Amino acid sequence: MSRSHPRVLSTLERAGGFASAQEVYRRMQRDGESIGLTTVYRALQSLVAEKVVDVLRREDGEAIYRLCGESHHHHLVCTKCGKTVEIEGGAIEKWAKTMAAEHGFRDVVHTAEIFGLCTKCQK
Amino acid sequence: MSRSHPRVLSTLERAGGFASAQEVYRRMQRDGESIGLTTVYRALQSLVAEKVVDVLRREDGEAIYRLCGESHHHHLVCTKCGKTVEIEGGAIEKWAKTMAAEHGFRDVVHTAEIFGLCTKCQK
DNA sequence: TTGGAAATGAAAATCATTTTCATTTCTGCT
DNA sequence: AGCAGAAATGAAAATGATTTTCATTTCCAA
Ligand SMILES: [Zn+2]
Ligand SMILES: [Zn+2]
Ligand SMILES: [Zn+2]
Ligand SMILES: [Zn+2]
Repeated sequence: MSRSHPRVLSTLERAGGFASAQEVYRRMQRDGESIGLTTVYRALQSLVAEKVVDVLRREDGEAIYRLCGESHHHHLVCTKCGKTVEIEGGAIEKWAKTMAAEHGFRDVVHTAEIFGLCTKCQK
Repeated sequence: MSRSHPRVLSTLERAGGFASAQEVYRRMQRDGESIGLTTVYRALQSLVAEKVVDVLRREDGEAIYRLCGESHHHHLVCTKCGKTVEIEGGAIEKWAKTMAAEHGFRDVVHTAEIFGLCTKCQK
């Protein structure tokens, strides 16, 4: 429904890295921008739908957003510190295609993410 | 802290694959087991702490649990009729392992699902 | 200008999860 | 057995993110 919301987008950009809807909202308030929390949520949803931003989950389940390149990719996420690495998914792309074909599915999309402990967080 | 709760554990086992706390609770109710939702949450927390189960997040943020070491599979889901096919994930397992190693991540788990239109639902 | 569509946001509703706290069950000891 | 303190339990309330509702405002094309 809604269009890419320029103020929310630029706030997310300015934040650098990941930010939750609540954080984007707080930041906009702090910067004196007038906006409602509902609108922030809606704007982020739209941006995700438009594939302008990525959405992931913190360990506590809160959704976090970040500007994302247009290329399709997957993530390797540290479950402790949240460090995220964009990884190459050639094998996945192939796997998805093969599996879909094997079972006669068409117009497929897929999700794939890896979670674990990054180098620093392994004790 | 609580000990590994045998009834919750066996329920999760019986569920096969991932299940949320709410689902484990509902299943136990359905099966006539007397238990409180709070206890289910606490039991799952303990099991996670003891590394007996893995915890991940669904797309909507709900936490889902799975017995560690339990063989898992992936799904090919029809977005129209809901038909679901369990698929072989060999390529994914390998990919996840490789990517994790490449970036120094340890104790990794992963999610991967394919969505599309099944044979019947393609017009 | 104007009427309907889209956007907005405050307030209420949802819903998973956590916290509180009173009660029950368990455990070790005499 | 009887008892005290510790641990477990679960109903109810609290929390907190996210969604929904809905009345109001802003847009925009005709
Ligand atoms: Zn880390
Ligand atoms: Zn991919
Ligand atoms: Zn179908
Ligand atoms: Zn797998």
